[in-house]
Amino acid sequence: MISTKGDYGVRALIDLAVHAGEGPVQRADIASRRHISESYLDHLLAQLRRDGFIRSTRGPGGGHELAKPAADLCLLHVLESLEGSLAPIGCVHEDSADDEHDPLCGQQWVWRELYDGMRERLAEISVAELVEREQAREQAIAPSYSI
Amino acid sequence: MISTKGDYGVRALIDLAVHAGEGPVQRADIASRRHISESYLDHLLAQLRRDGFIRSTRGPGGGHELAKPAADLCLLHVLESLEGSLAPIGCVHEDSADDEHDPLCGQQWVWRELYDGMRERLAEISVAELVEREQAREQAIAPSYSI
DNA sequence: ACAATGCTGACCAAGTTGGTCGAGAATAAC
DNA sequence: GTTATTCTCGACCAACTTGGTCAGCATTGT
Ligand code: FES
Ligand code: FES
Repeated sequence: MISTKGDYGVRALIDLAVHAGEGPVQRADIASRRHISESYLDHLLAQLRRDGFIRSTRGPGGGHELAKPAADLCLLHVLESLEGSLAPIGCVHEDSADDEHDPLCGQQWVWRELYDGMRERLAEISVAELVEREQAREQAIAPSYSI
Repeated sequence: MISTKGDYGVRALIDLAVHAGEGPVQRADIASRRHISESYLDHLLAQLRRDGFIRSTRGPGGGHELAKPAADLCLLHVLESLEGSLAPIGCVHEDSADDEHDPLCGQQWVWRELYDGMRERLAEISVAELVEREQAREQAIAPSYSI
């Protein structure tokens, strides 16, 4: 359901969010920090740029930056950009919202219900929240600096 | 996430549940009623039999039957039998339940949360409920018999 | 001019999906 | 015990997806 496209793409956005305000971040840095193949990451960044999540600049000192505050990037839009539809099964899409009951299959309502719930939850989670949790976890693991 | 294996397999179980108590149901009947390739259905029934959801008998008059009441067949077990793990992403499995925080990726908690929720919901839905809903829908569509 | 950096599309190996096919095994009916 | 019926099992297949790699081009700072 979620391939490395979505996973790596979100990792990249987290990285950009962490280093926001420090000027453009280069793909090589993202790739090495987040353990992603550099040339594969290219394609993911291209997709994120096409959909307006990041801004890129070429030439020396170039790189990538978030186009919006991390708090305004919700996981739902990001993942749908990277993965296409997140539908758990082919016959369910987000625009088949209402009571359009397909008479073919008696289990469609299950997937529609689960899909709607998932999309709702993903829309609530922002990249900023992911960064917060990551940093909170890092502090919990290594509090040795405060000795 | 859910391929035709799971979809067709559940359709077949619904069919068996509808015709429960009428003796063994032949795969050709299931296939034609539920629009499934007959020889493909073979493999799905084999898997369902291996995991004890159905019972099969050979020879003339043979066929397949539910091994348990439809109310005791929950969608979670059936789908995990047919599809393998339903995890939305590779690094999340059902037995990584507790606080085993993988330090690699800052979004694992999202998938863990969604996955747990999904499994909980699927465990609540039985094949019997699918049959009920299907029949309720059929009556809603064609109430013309009561004229 | 040149070096650094991003952009793009072609290409590729491995795995998954959604089947098909054919040989065989069990069993009921005759 | 022969035959027709039905399930069983494994091999095989074409198309597609995944997770990349690579070469070449475009842009820009120095
Ligand atoms: S065809 Fe969509 S749920 Fe079965
Ligand atoms: S590696 Fe599992 S969520 Fe990123």
